[in-house]
Amino acid sequence: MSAANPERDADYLGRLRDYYAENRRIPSFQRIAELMGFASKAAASKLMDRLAHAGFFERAPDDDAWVPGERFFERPLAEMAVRAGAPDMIEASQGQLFLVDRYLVRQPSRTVMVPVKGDSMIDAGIHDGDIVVVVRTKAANAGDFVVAIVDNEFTLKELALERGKFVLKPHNPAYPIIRPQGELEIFGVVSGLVRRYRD
Amino acid sequence: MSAANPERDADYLGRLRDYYAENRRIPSFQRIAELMGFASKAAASKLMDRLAHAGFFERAPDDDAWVPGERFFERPLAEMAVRAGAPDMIEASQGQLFLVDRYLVRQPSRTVMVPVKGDSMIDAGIHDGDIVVVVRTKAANAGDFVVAIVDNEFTLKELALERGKFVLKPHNPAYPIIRPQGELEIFGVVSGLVRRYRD
DNA sequence: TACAGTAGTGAACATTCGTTCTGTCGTGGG
DNA sequence: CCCACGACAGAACGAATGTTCACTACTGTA
Repeated sequence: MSAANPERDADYLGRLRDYYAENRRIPSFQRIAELMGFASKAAASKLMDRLAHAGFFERAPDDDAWVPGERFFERPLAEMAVRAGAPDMIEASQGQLFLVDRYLVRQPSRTVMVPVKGDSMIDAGIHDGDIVVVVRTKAANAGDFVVAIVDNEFTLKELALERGKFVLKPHNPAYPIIRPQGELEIFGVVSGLVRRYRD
Repeated sequence: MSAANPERDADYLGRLRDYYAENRRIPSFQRIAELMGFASKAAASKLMDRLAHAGFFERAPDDDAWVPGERFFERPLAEMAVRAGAPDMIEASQGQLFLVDRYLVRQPSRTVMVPVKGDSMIDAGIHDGDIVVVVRTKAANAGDFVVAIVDNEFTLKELALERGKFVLKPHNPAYPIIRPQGELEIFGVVSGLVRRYRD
Protein backbone atom coordinates (compact mmCIF):
# COMPACT_ATOMS: atom_id res chain seq x y z
CA MET A 1 0.00 0.00 0.00
CA SER A 2 1.28 3.43 -0.75
CA ALA A 3 -1.13 6.22 0.05
CA ALA A 4 -3.25 4.94 2.91
CA ASN A 5 -4.03 7.74 5.29
CA PRO A 6 -5.20 6.52 8.68
CA GLU A 7 -5.28 10.00 10.16
CA ARG A 8 -7.77 11.22 7.65
CA ASP A 9 -10.00 8.23 8.23
CA ALA A 10 -9.78 8.79 11.97
CA ASP A 11 -11.05 12.30 11.39
CA TYR A 12 -13.89 11.00 9.23
CA LEU A 13 -14.73 8.47 11.91
CA GLY A 14 -14.91 11.24 14.47
CA ARG A 15 -17.39 13.13 12.37
CA LEU A 16 -19.47 10.02 11.90
CA ARG A 17 -19.47 9.45 15.65
CA ASP A 18 -20.62 13.00 16.25
CA TYR A 19 -23.34 12.64 13.67
CA TYR A 20 -24.47 9.43 15.27
CA ALA A 21 -24.51 10.97 18.74
CA GLU A 22 -26.73 13.73 17.45
CA ASN A 23 -28.97 11.84 15.09
CA ARG A 24 -28.77 8.32 16.49
CA ARG A 25 -28.36 6.97 13.00
CA ILE A 26 -25.74 6.50 10.36
CA PRO A 27 -26.08 9.02 7.56
CA SER A 28 -26.71 8.00 3.98
CA PHE A 29 -23.84 7.98 1.53
CA GLN A 30 -25.14 11.19 0.12
CA ARG A 31 -24.96 12.92 3.44
CA ILE A 32 -21.65 11.35 4.30
CA ALA A 33 -20.30 12.91 1.15
CA GLU A 34 -21.64 16.28 2.22
CA LEU A 35 -20.26 15.91 5.73
CA MET A 36 -16.79 14.97 4.56
CA GLY A 37 -16.68 17.24 1.57
CA PHE A 38 -16.81 14.49 -1.01
CA ALA A 39 -18.33 15.21 -4.36
CA SER A 40 -19.47 11.68 -5.02
CA LYS A 41 -21.33 9.02 -3.11
CA ALA A 42 -18.90 6.38 -4.25
CA ALA A 43 -16.21 7.92 -2.09
CA ALA A 44 -18.52 7.62 0.90
CA SER A 45 -19.18 4.01 0.02
CA LYS A 46 -15.48 3.22 -0.06
CA LEU A 47 -14.89 5.07 3.17
CA MET A 48 -17.51 2.96 4.89
CA ASP A 49 -15.94 -0.17 3.47
CA ARG A 50 -12.63 0.83 4.98
CA LEU A 51 -14.13 1.65 8.36
CA ALA A 52 -16.18 -1.53 8.32
CA HIS A 53 -13.05 -3.53 7.58
CA ALA A 54 -11.50 -1.94 10.67
CA GLY A 55 -14.48 -3.03 12.75
CA PHE A 56 -16.25 0.28 13.23
CA PHE A 57 -19.30 -0.62 11.21
CA GLU A 58 -21.23 -3.70 10.22
CA ARG A 59 -24.14 -4.62 8.05
CA ALA A 60 -27.45 -5.13 9.76
CA PRO A 61 -28.45 -8.78 9.96
CA ASP A 62 -31.88 -8.01 8.60
CA ASP A 63 -31.32 -5.81 5.63
CA ASP A 64 -28.01 -4.55 4.39
CA ALA A 65 -28.07 -1.22 6.12
CA TRP A 66 -24.98 0.05 7.87
CA VAL A 67 -24.92 -0.34 11.60
CA PRO A 68 -22.39 0.71 14.21
CA GLY A 69 -19.94 -2.06 15.02
CA GLU A 70 -18.23 -2.91 18.26
CA ARG A 71 -15.39 -0.48 17.97
CA PHE A 72 -17.68 2.36 17.05
CA PHE A 73 -18.40 2.97 20.72
CA GLU A 74 -14.82 2.79 21.89
CA ARG A 75 -13.66 5.82 23.78
CA PRO A 76 -10.07 6.88 24.21
CA LEU A 77 -8.67 6.40 27.68
CA ALA A 78 -6.17 8.93 28.95
CA GLU A 79 -3.95 8.26 31.91
CA MET A 80 -3.71 11.13 34.33
CA ALA A 81 -0.30 10.51 35.80
CA VAL A 82 1.69 9.55 32.80
CA ARG A 83 1.99 12.73 30.88
CA ALA A 84 5.03 12.67 28.71
CA GLY A 85 4.80 14.74 25.58
CA ALA A 86 2.49 17.40 24.35
CA PRO A 87 -1.06 17.23 25.64
CA ASP A 88 -2.39 16.39 22.21
CA MET A 89 -0.30 13.29 22.12
CA ILE A 90 -2.56 11.85 24.73
CA GLU A 91 -5.53 11.56 22.45
CA ALA A 92 -4.15 8.72 20.43
CA SER A 93 -2.36 7.52 23.50
CA GLN A 94 -1.20 3.97 23.34
CA GLY A 95 -4.44 2.98 21.65
CA GLN A 96 -5.94 2.44 25.08
CA LEU A 97 -9.64 2.16 24.49
CA PHE A 98 -12.64 1.97 26.69
CA LEU A 99 -16.13 0.63 26.19
CA VAL A 100 -18.41 2.29 28.71
CA ASP A 101 -21.25 -0.17 28.50
CA ARG A 102 -19.02 -3.18 28.60
CA TYR A 103 -17.17 -1.76 31.57
CA LEU A 104 -20.34 -1.31 33.58
CA VAL A 105 -22.71 -3.99 32.38
CA ARG A 106 -21.42 -7.52 32.49
CA GLN A 107 -24.64 -9.47 32.56
CA PRO A 108 -27.07 -7.44 30.50
CA SER A 109 -30.01 -9.75 31.10
CA ARG A 110 -29.71 -9.33 34.86
CA THR A 111 -28.75 -5.68 34.92
CA VAL A 112 -31.03 -2.76 35.58
CA MET A 113 -30.35 0.94 35.83
CA VAL A 114 -31.91 2.65 38.83
CA PRO A 115 -31.99 6.42 39.36
CA VAL A 116 -31.03 7.51 42.85
CA LYS A 117 -33.43 9.63 44.87
CA GLY A 118 -32.27 11.36 48.00
CA ASP A 119 -28.92 11.74 49.65
CA SER A 120 -28.90 8.93 52.17
CA MET A 121 -25.73 7.52 50.61
CA ILE A 122 -23.93 10.77 50.04
CA ASP A 123 -20.97 9.87 52.21
CA ALA A 124 -20.33 6.94 49.91
CA GLY A 125 -20.20 9.29 46.96
CA ILE A 126 -23.65 8.41 45.68
CA HIS A 127 -25.62 11.56 45.01
CA ASP A 128 -29.18 12.42 44.25
CA GLY A 129 -29.68 12.09 40.50
CA ASP A 130 -26.94 9.52 39.98
CA ILE A 131 -27.89 6.31 38.26
CA VAL A 132 -26.73 3.06 39.78
CA VAL A 133 -26.13 -0.14 37.88
CA VAL A 134 -27.91 -2.93 39.69
CA VAL A 135 -27.41 -6.64 39.16
CA ARG A 136 -30.58 -8.46 40.06
CA THR A 137 -29.84 -11.10 42.61
CA LYS A 138 -30.98 -12.15 46.04
CA ALA A 139 -27.49 -13.23 47.01
CA ALA A 140 -25.94 -10.22 48.67
CA ASN A 141 -23.17 -10.08 51.24
CA ALA A 142 -22.64 -7.77 54.15
CA GLY A 143 -20.78 -4.75 52.87
CA ASP A 144 -22.53 -4.72 49.51
CA PHE A 145 -24.56 -1.74 48.44
CA VAL A 146 -27.98 -3.14 47.73
CA VAL A 147 -31.34 -2.04 46.44
CA ALA A 148 -33.81 -3.50 48.89
CA ILE A 149 -37.56 -3.43 49.11
CA VAL A 150 -38.81 -1.98 52.37
CA ASP A 151 -42.43 -1.09 52.94
CA ASN A 152 -43.12 -1.59 49.27
CA GLU A 153 -40.52 0.93 48.31
CA PHE A 154 -37.09 0.70 46.82
CA THR A 155 -34.25 1.89 48.96
CA LEU A 156 -30.53 2.01 48.37
CA LYS A 157 -28.36 1.23 51.39
CA GLU A 158 -25.39 -0.77 52.53
CA LEU A 159 -26.22 -4.25 53.66
CA ALA A 160 -24.64 -4.80 57.08
CA LEU A 161 -24.65 -7.34 59.86
CA GLU A 162 -25.70 -6.28 63.34
CA ARG A 163 -25.82 -8.93 66.03
CA GLY A 164 -26.28 -11.65 63.44
CA LYS A 165 -29.14 -9.90 61.67
CA PHE A 166 -29.09 -8.03 58.41
CA VAL A 167 -29.71 -4.31 58.58
CA LEU A 168 -29.64 -1.51 56.03
CA LYS A 169 -27.08 1.12 56.80
CA PRO A 170 -27.24 4.54 55.16
CA HIS A 171 -24.09 6.51 54.52
CA ASN A 172 -25.35 9.76 55.92
CA PRO A 173 -25.44 10.49 59.63
CA ALA A 174 -28.80 12.21 59.24
CA TYR A 175 -30.50 8.91 58.42
CA PRO A 176 -31.20 6.03 60.79
CA ILE A 177 -30.18 2.45 60.34
CA ILE A 178 -33.09 0.41 59.05
CA ARG A 179 -33.70 -2.76 61.03
CA PRO A 180 -36.38 -4.75 59.21
CA GLN A 181 -38.59 -6.73 61.55
CA GLY A 182 -39.61 -9.36 59.05
CA GLU A 183 -37.36 -10.57 56.36
CA LEU A 184 -35.42 -8.37 54.07
CA GLU A 185 -36.18 -8.50 50.38
CA ILE A 186 -33.14 -7.78 48.25
CA PHE A 187 -33.84 -6.52 44.77
CA GLY A 188 -30.25 -6.45 43.58
CA VAL A 189 -26.68 -5.48 44.25
CA VAL A 190 -25.15 -2.23 43.08
CA SER A 191 -22.31 -2.98 40.71
CA GLY A 192 -21.70 0.43 39.24
CA LEU A 193 -22.64 4.07 39.08
CA VAL A 194 -23.16 6.67 36.40
CA ARG A 195 -23.32 10.40 36.85
CA ARG A 196 -23.82 13.16 34.35
CA TYR A 197 -22.88 16.75 35.07
CA ARG A 198 -24.92 19.58 33.76
CA ASP A 199 -24.02 20.78 30.33
CA MET B 1 -62.49 7.95 19.58
CA SER B 2 -63.97 4.56 19.29
CA ALA B 3 -61.48 1.84 18.49
CA ALA B 4 -58.13 3.00 19.79
CA ASN B 5 -56.18 0.02 21.08
CA PRO B 6 -53.24 0.90 23.29
CA GLU B 7 -52.47 -2.73 24.04
CA ARG B 8 -51.92 -3.55 20.44
CA ASP B 9 -49.59 -0.61 20.01
CA ALA B 10 -47.66 -1.70 23.10
CA ASP B 11 -47.15 -5.04 21.43
CA TYR B 12 -46.02 -3.35 18.24
CA LEU B 13 -43.61 -1.22 20.24
CA GLY B 14 -42.19 -4.32 21.84
CA ARG B 15 -41.46 -5.82 18.46
CA LEU B 16 -39.83 -2.60 17.32
CA ARG B 17 -37.63 -2.62 20.38
CA ASP B 18 -36.59 -6.17 19.71
CA TYR B 19 -35.80 -5.30 16.13
CA TYR B 20 -33.75 -2.35 17.24
CA ALA B 21 -31.86 -4.41 19.79
CA GLU B 22 -30.93 -6.81 17.05
CA ASN B 23 -30.29 -4.48 14.19
CA ARG B 24 -29.48 -1.24 15.97
CA ARG B 25 -31.75 0.59 13.59
CA ILE B 26 -35.41 1.29 12.99
CA PRO B 27 -36.84 -0.77 10.16
CA SER B 28 -38.34 0.80 7.07
CA PHE B 29 -42.09 1.04 6.73
CA GLN B 30 -41.96 -1.87 4.40
CA ARG B 31 -40.31 -4.09 6.96
CA ILE B 32 -42.48 -2.77 9.75
CA ALA B 33 -45.45 -3.91 7.75
CA GLU B 34 -43.89 -7.36 7.39
CA LEU B 35 -43.01 -7.52 11.07
CA MET B 36 -46.47 -6.56 12.23
CA GLY B 37 -48.37 -8.41 9.58
CA PHE B 38 -49.60 -5.34 7.77
CA ALA B 39 -50.26 -5.54 4.09
CA SER B 40 -49.54 -1.90 3.41
CA LYS B 41 -46.83 0.57 4.28
CA ALA B 42 -49.39 3.23 5.06
CA ALA B 43 -50.44 1.30 8.16
CA ALA B 44 -46.82 1.27 9.29
CA SER B 45 -46.58 5.00 8.70
CA LYS B 46 -49.62 5.67 10.85
CA LEU B 47 -48.36 3.34 13.54
CA MET B 48 -45.12 5.27 13.74
CA ASP B 49 -47.07 8.51 13.92
CA ARG B 50 -48.95 7.17 16.91
CA LEU B 51 -45.82 5.96 18.65
CA ALA B 52 -44.03 9.19 17.88
CA HIS B 53 -46.89 11.13 19.36
CA ALA B 54 -46.45 9.08 22.52
CA GLY B 55 -42.75 9.97 22.63
CA PHE B 56 -41.21 6.71 21.56
CA PHE B 57 -39.84 7.98 18.28
CA GLU B 58 -38.69 11.24 16.80
CA ARG B 59 -37.50 12.58 13.52
CA ALA B 60 -33.77 12.98 13.12
CA PRO B 61 -32.68 16.61 13.25
CA ASP B 62 -30.68 16.19 10.08
CA ASP B 63 -32.94 14.40 7.67
CA ASP B 64 -36.43 13.18 8.37
CA ALA B 65 -35.53 9.62 9.25
CA TRP B 66 -37.15 8.00 12.22
CA VAL B 67 -35.03 7.87 15.31
CA PRO B 68 -35.65 6.37 18.73
CA GLY B 69 -37.10 8.94 21.09
CA GLU B 70 -36.59 9.41 24.77
CA ARG B 71 -39.10 6.87 25.93
CA PHE B 72 -37.86 4.26 23.51
CA PHE B 73 -34.97 3.43 25.82
CA GLU B 74 -36.90 3.98 28.98
CA ARG B 75 -36.31 1.24 31.48
CA PRO B 76 -39.30 -0.10 33.30
CA LEU B 77 -38.04 0.91 36.70
CA ALA B 78 -37.82 4.62 36.34
CA GLU B 79 -40.10 5.07 39.30
CA MET B 80 -38.55 3.51 42.32
CA ALA B 81 -41.54 4.23 44.50
CA VAL B 82 -44.30 2.91 42.35
CA ARG B 83 -43.96 -0.78 42.78
CA ALA B 84 -47.13 -2.49 41.85
CA GLY B 85 -46.78 -5.89 40.28
CA ALA B 86 -44.41 -8.75 40.66
CA PRO B 87 -40.73 -7.91 40.64
CA ASP B 88 -40.27 -10.01 37.55
CA MET B 89 -42.49 -7.61 35.68
CA ILE B 90 -39.65 -5.22 35.88
CA GLU B 91 -37.38 -7.31 33.77
CA ALA B 92 -36.99 -5.82 30.37
CA SER B 93 -35.93 -7.01 27.04
CA GLN B 94 -32.44 -6.23 25.94
CA GLY B 95 -31.52 -3.14 24.00
CA GLN B 96 -30.24 -1.35 27.02
CA LEU B 97 -26.61 -1.92 26.22
CA PHE B 98 -26.06 1.38 24.55
CA LEU B 99 -27.92 3.48 27.02
CA VAL B 100 -24.98 4.30 29.25
CA ASP B 101 -22.68 5.42 26.51
CA ARG B 102 -25.42 7.44 24.90
CA TYR B 103 -26.30 8.95 28.24
CA LEU B 104 -22.76 10.07 28.95
CA VAL B 105 -21.12 10.86 25.65
CA ARG B 106 -22.56 13.64 23.55
CA GLN B 107 -19.63 14.69 21.41
CA PRO B 108 -17.68 11.51 20.85
CA SER B 109 -14.89 13.11 18.87
CA ARG B 110 -14.05 15.41 21.76
CA THR B 111 -14.62 13.01 24.61
CA VAL B 112 -11.96 11.18 26.59
CA MET B 113 -12.22 8.87 29.56
CA VAL B 114 -9.81 9.65 32.37
CA PRO B 115 -9.24 7.44 35.41
CA VAL B 116 -9.14 9.32 38.69
CA LYS B 117 -6.11 9.05 40.93
CA GLY B 118 -6.25 10.22 44.51
CA ASP B 119 -9.01 11.53 46.68
CA SER B 120 -8.70 15.28 46.31
CA MET B 121 -12.29 15.47 45.07
CA ILE B 122 -13.81 13.02 47.49
CA ASP B 123 -16.22 15.52 48.99
CA ALA B 124 -17.72 15.96 45.54
CA GLY B 125 -18.34 12.25 45.33
CA ILE B 126 -15.42 11.57 43.01
CA HIS B 127 -13.36 8.70 44.35
CA ASP B 128 -10.02 7.17 43.57
CA GLY B 129 -10.52 4.66 40.80
CA ASP B 130 -13.55 6.36 39.30
CA ILE B 131 -13.43 7.20 35.63
CA VAL B 132 -14.51 10.64 34.56
CA VAL B 133 -15.91 11.58 31.18
CA VAL B 134 -13.98 14.58 29.93
CA VAL B 135 -14.94 16.82 27.03
CA ARG B 136 -11.80 18.32 25.59
CA THR B 137 -12.11 22.06 25.52
CA LYS B 138 -10.27 25.11 26.76
CA ALA B 139 -13.49 26.94 27.43
CA ALA B 140 -14.33 26.22 31.03
CA ASN B 141 -16.37 28.28 33.45
CA ALA B 142 -15.93 28.83 37.13
CA GLY B 143 -17.73 26.06 38.93
CA ASP B 144 -16.88 23.43 36.34
CA PHE B 145 -14.91 20.41 37.32
CA VAL B 146 -11.91 20.46 35.02
CA VAL B 147 -8.90 18.39 34.18
CA ALA B 148 -6.02 20.85 34.15
CA ILE B 149 -2.34 20.50 33.45
CA VAL B 150 -0.19 21.69 36.31
CA ASP B 151 3.55 21.02 36.49
CA ASN B 152 3.28 18.63 33.62
CA GLU B 153 0.71 16.51 35.40
CA PHE B 154 -3.00 16.07 35.08
CA THR B 155 -5.06 17.17 37.98
CA LEU B 156 -8.80 17.09 38.55
CA LYS B 157 -10.21 20.04 40.45
CA GLU B 158 -12.97 22.58 40.48
CA LEU B 159 -12.24 25.69 38.50
CA ALA B 160 -12.95 28.67 40.69
CA LEU B 161 -12.51 32.42 40.69
CA GLU B 162 -10.49 34.05 43.44
CA ARG B 163 -9.96 37.80 43.30
CA GLY B 164 -10.43 37.77 39.55
CA LYS B 165 -7.96 34.95 38.95
CA PHE B 166 -8.67 31.35 38.17
CA VAL B 167 -7.66 28.84 40.79
CA LEU B 168 -8.07 25.10 41.18
CA LYS B 169 -10.10 24.13 44.20
CA PRO B 170 -9.99 20.58 45.54
CA HIS B 171 -12.99 19.13 47.30
CA ASN B 172 -11.08 17.76 50.23
CA PRO B 173 -9.99 19.89 53.17
CA ALA B 174 -6.67 18.05 53.33
CA TYR B 175 -5.60 19.54 50.01
CA PRO B 176 -4.61 23.13 49.32
CA ILE B 177 -6.05 25.40 46.70
CA ILE B 178 -3.80 25.55 43.68
CA ARG B 179 -3.00 29.07 42.54
CA PRO B 180 -1.08 28.81 39.30
CA GLN B 181 1.49 31.56 38.87
CA GLY B 182 1.57 31.43 35.11
CA GLU B 183 -1.43 30.64 33.06
CA LEU B 184 -3.66 27.71 33.58
CA GLU B 185 -3.85 25.06 30.93
CA ILE B 186 -7.21 23.36 30.78
CA PHE B 187 -7.32 19.92 29.28
CA GLY B 188 -11.07 19.51 29.39
CA VAL B 189 -14.27 19.73 31.38
CA VAL B 190 -15.74 16.83 33.32
CA SER B 191 -19.16 15.98 31.91
CA GLY B 192 -19.76 12.65 33.57
CA LEU B 193 -18.53 9.93 35.84
CA VAL B 194 -18.44 6.16 35.84
CA ARG B 195 -17.73 3.92 38.80
CA ARG B 196 -17.58 0.18 39.09
CA TYR B 197 -17.87 -1.61 42.38
CA ARG B 198 -15.86 -4.73 42.99
CA ASP B 199 -17.67 -7.83 41.95
C1' DT C 1 11.77 7.50 -13.14
C1' DA C 2 8.30 4.17 -13.60
C1' DC C 3 4.91 1.63 -11.09
C1' DA C 4 1.34 0.25 -8.03
C1' DG C 5 -1.94 1.14 -4.72
C1' DT C 6 -5.29 4.40 -2.79
C1' DA C 7 -8.67 8.40 -2.41
C1' DG C 8 -11.83 10.59 -4.75
C1' DT C 9 -14.79 11.96 -9.28
C1' DG C 10 -18.85 11.68 -12.04
C1' DA C 11 -22.56 9.53 -14.12
C1' DA C 12 -25.83 5.74 -14.90
C1' DC C 13 -28.87 2.26 -13.03
C1' DA C 14 -32.41 -0.47 -10.61
C1' DT C 15 -34.28 -0.63 -6.18
C1' DT C 16 -36.28 0.94 -2.20
C1' DC C 17 -37.94 4.52 0.32
C1' DG C 18 -41.72 7.71 2.34
C1' DT C 19 -45.84 10.09 1.10
C1' DT C 20 -50.50 10.56 -0.34
C1' DC C 21 -54.95 9.29 -1.68
C1' DT C 22 -59.22 6.59 -1.86
C1' DG C 23 -61.58 2.84 0.04
C1' DT C 24 -62.97 -1.13 3.35
C1' DC C 25 -63.94 -3.09 7.78
C1' DG C 26 -65.08 -3.40 12.63
C1' DT C 27 -66.28 -1.23 16.93
C1' DG C 28 -68.40 1.80 20.37
C1' DG C 29 -71.45 5.71 21.44
C1' DG C 30 -75.70 8.21 20.63
C1' DC D 1 -80.04 1.17 14.57
C1' DC D 2 -76.92 4.30 12.62
C1' DC D 3 -72.93 6.86 12.28
C1' DA D 4 -68.40 8.52 13.33
C1' DC D 5 -63.92 7.18 14.06
C1' DG D 6 -59.74 4.58 14.00
C1' DA D 7 -57.01 0.67 12.02
C1' DC D 8 -55.73 -1.13 7.93
C1' DA D 9 -55.63 -2.20 2.54
C1' DG D 10 -53.90 -1.11 -1.84
C1' DA D 11 -51.98 1.42 -5.47
C1' DA D 12 -49.51 5.35 -7.46
C1' DC D 13 -45.89 8.71 -7.40
C1' DG D 14 -41.48 11.27 -7.02
C1' DA D 15 -37.43 11.43 -4.33
C1' DA D 16 -33.65 9.32 -2.24
C1' DT D 17 -30.99 5.32 -1.77
C1' DG D 18 -26.95 1.90 -2.67
C1' DT D 19 -24.19 -0.12 -6.34
C1' DT D 20 -21.24 -0.27 -10.23
C1' DC D 21 -17.88 1.24 -13.57
C1' DA D 22 -14.46 3.91 -15.90
C1' DC D 23 -11.54 7.57 -14.93
C1' DT D 24 -8.26 11.09 -12.59
C1' DA D 25 -4.89 12.70 -9.04
C1' DC D 26 -1.70 11.80 -5.71
C1' DT D 27 2.06 9.38 -3.11
C1' DG D 28 5.36 6.40 -1.57
C1' DT D 29 8.41 2.58 -3.17
C1' DA D 30 11.37 -0.12 -6.10
